[in-house]
Amino acid sequence: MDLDDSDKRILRALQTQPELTMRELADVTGLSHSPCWRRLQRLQADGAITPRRFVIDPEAVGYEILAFCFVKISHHQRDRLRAFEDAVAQVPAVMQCYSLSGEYDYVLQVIAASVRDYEATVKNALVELPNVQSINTSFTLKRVKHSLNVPI
Amino acid sequence: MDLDDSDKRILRALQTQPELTMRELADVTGLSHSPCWRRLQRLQADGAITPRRFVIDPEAVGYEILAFCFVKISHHQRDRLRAFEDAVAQVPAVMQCYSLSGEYDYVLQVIAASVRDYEATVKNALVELPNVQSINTSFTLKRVKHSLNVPI
DNA sequence: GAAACAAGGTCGCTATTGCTGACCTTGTTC
DNA sequence: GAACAAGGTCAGCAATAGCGACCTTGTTTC
Repeated sequence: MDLDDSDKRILRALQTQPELTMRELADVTGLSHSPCWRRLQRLQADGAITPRRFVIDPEAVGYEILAFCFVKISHHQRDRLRAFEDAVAQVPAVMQCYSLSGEYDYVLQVIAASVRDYEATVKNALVELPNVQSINTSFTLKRVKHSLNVPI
Repeated sequence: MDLDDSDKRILRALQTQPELTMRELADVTGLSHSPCWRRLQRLQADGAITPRRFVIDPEAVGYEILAFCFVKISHHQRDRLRAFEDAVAQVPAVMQCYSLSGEYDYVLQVIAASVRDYEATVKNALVELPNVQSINTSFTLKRVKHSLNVPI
């Protein structure tokens, strides 16, 4: 997607001042409110930004554990990969999943209320996913940075 | 933080239907609008939810690379760790940073426009961070899941 | 069992806001 | 100079957020 300077100013303002009204957004981006609003619509339609939403902090609602979970799978045929990917996306405790180059096939970011809860999630949900060969967990100790703000 | 059933219903509704108005939110959570609104204020004040905001998709604005970056540091004294953590949090390309148990000290989630851009970020920003001993990159190939919705 | 307290419910209000349409102006491209 | 894209201006309205005041209900405490 191509973003010109006005788009970038809009996106920057949305990130740094999320609570701006549409009129204020137009002001700080140096546009008048109609074209600003048209651009915002376009950015949403293009999928560059999600609908306006509240974001919940997992730590603040009791998820004390965040772990990275490295997965090796058994069979690398396309449809077997699909099976794993479709299934893992359905597990609520999995916040993120990426396929990887290198030693492991996938990395999962998993949240849990406690170590006990984490163990249950791995045992009941993750190792039961189709096509899993092995799972290797690395626990996080501290959240140093967790940002939603993309540099624009 | 303690969440009762009403809080949980509110949080669930906010995640699954981000575009509800306050009145609709009250309806679907089975509260009337005043107490619902009071709870929402409290959840925000307590830090359980961020202010309502647009979230930008890095992929959609041209960040083709997402890499996990495993860092070992040289000195583990408390103030040396602080120095690294404070500095890494300032790097815009670093979306997430967690300290880890095990072989590596930190994992960073880094975005870049291209492999070339990634290389520049590592060279100019990451290896120059204080107290870094080594950096080990694992590139992601595909985003399988990336959710902001915490199971509630 | 009376008092105190917490939480929800009801009602009402207003300035703000999102969202839109119509139309004009400017600048650039062909 | 014609055509087109993008921004600007103006106007408007219904919906909305954001309260505040007060009542009701249920639970806990003494």
